[in-house]
Amino acid sequence: MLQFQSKLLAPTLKEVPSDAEVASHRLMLRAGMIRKVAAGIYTYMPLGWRVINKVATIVREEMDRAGAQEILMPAVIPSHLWKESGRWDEYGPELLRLVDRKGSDFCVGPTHEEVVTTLVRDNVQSYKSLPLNLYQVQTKFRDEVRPRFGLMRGREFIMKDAYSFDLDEEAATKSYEKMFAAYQRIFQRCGLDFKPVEADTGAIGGKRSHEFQVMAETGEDTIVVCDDCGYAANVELAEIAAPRVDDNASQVMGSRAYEEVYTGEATSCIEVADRLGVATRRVLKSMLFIANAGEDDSFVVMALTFGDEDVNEIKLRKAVDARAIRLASDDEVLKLGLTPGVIGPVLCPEGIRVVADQSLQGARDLICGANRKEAHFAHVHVSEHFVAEFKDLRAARAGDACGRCGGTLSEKRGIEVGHVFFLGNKYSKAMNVTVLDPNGKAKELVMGCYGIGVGRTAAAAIEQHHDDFGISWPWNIAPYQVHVLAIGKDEEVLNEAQRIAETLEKEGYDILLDDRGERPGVKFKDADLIGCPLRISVGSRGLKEGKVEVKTRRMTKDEAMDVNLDAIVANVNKLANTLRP
RNA sequence: CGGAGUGUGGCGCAGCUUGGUAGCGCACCUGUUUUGGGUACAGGGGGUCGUAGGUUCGAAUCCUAUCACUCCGACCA
Repeated sequence: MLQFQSKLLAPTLKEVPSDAEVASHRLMLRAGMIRKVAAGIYTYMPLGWRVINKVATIVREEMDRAGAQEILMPAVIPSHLWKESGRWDEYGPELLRLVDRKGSDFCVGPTHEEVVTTLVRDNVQSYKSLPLNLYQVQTKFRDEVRPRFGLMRGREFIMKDAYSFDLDEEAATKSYEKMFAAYQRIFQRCGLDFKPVEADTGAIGGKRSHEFQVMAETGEDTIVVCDDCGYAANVELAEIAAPRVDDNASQVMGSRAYEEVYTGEATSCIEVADRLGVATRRVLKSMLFIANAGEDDSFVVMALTFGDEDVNEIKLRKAVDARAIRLASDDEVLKLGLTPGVIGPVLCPEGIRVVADQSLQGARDLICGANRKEAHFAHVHVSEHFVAEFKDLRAARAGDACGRCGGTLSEKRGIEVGHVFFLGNKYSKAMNVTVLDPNGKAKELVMGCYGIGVGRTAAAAIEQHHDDFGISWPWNIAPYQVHVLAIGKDEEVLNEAQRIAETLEKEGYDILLDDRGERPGVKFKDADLIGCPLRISVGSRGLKEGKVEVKTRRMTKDEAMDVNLDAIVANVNKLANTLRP
């Protein structure tokens, strides 16, 4: 492919809209790759669309190689499918709902479990059709509370989603592993530094899940990695082994009785600590949660941590084995006979399950809410003045002990570009998807689902590969691999540049030829901004000696090489090989 | 949903306090100039000042409502 830049719609900008905060968003706007149409909604212009397609092509090749089949489901989905799975009511305001002229409800698909499950239910009857893996590359819509960072967190976005169907858990595990391996290859080919990490299954549900995180400072996710055993997980569920060595070691052995102290308006741990003149860590943080709210098996949980730490709701949910959990409202707290703001485990009403972070085991001389207005208890000893289960409730931090090997955890920031879920039979059960097994018995299928944010992958590549001047695309996803610049308006220069471009095109490269009537400075700046991996500058000065300048995007000006006209192809081939991942 | 803020040509902004019929830079078009890192000069096109109502002789400017967008937080595939 050879593109004349004079005909390319790629309006580059010197100035950027002030709301572009991260590199990928800023550079995509400046390089003329995307334009915003509404909050979190973008038009992909030619350069941006080429990148998206290059990523999508890699994804398709690897999905096909892993035995998946491409389909395309509708973007607009009738509500009855979502009512059948129960998610019409569960999903919340992120689901964009529409009404058609007849008054029927629809939604714009944020994910397609319902549609694909129905498809399989109606069209697959025998175990002989399994394993089955269907995928699509499609525009999705999630009405995000706060879209930001351009393609990184849009409301409308392009996603590859795949769904696997198997007869039993063992086969489904194989499908999961196949996708896991395909994902490794995909992100490798995209030239990314990434890490698969263990993750929470969230609203989608399921038993096992990994996120593929691209390492970048601007990432919205925090992950922890064990320096010793390589355990990597999202902080939201990363396991911590032993309690941190805590400052209770030097505590004074106080009296065996706790006493009530007046604390006035102070309710938060920090306020209470300030008022009493002690460290925040000496105050016990007590939070009340409702588990499985609205269900028959709902129950109340009081979660405890040191005052300078926070309860991780995902860990708490798992610790008490609940499907869902949320903070209790003030009204609910009152109904239980407690006082909002001064909740505490001492003299706590019956029927509340008290769960403490494991680091609290044996902690003494703490301050906790007295369940009475303006009062706290002091000199409270854990396990003496109240009883609690000890669980891992606190979000992992750098320096914590690894839950697998006891090594040291460190924190990193990541961009989630892919997610694989082992779903089990949640959807096949809700939507009654069965096939006949070899014995002629109906069996519920075991499912997996697998997503890749295509636009987000492109954005992540920029976060990882850019400098002050612009983007520096990884070879396989660059809009064009070689940028040929005709320096000057010389007819001869232009002709020679075009000849070189055509030659390289025949060699199979994607070429962008800057044939515009711009000054050299403009062309160099734009080339740096657009970020093609290889650049060939053709100017009258060099042509006099039969030479052109060849450089990679990552070389400095001084490292650029003068290359004889007849050696260009060989040189480009050689450099290309060093640039491929 | 809570807090803060902003809407003026494609982009970045000034003008608003103290009402008088809209301006600058970038980009775009024309010409001259320049030609290896965003050249210089001259000329030009483009804006119902988010929208609706109100006050006023007169509103970008003051008032009310409304919409949109952004930031911080809460929330979250």
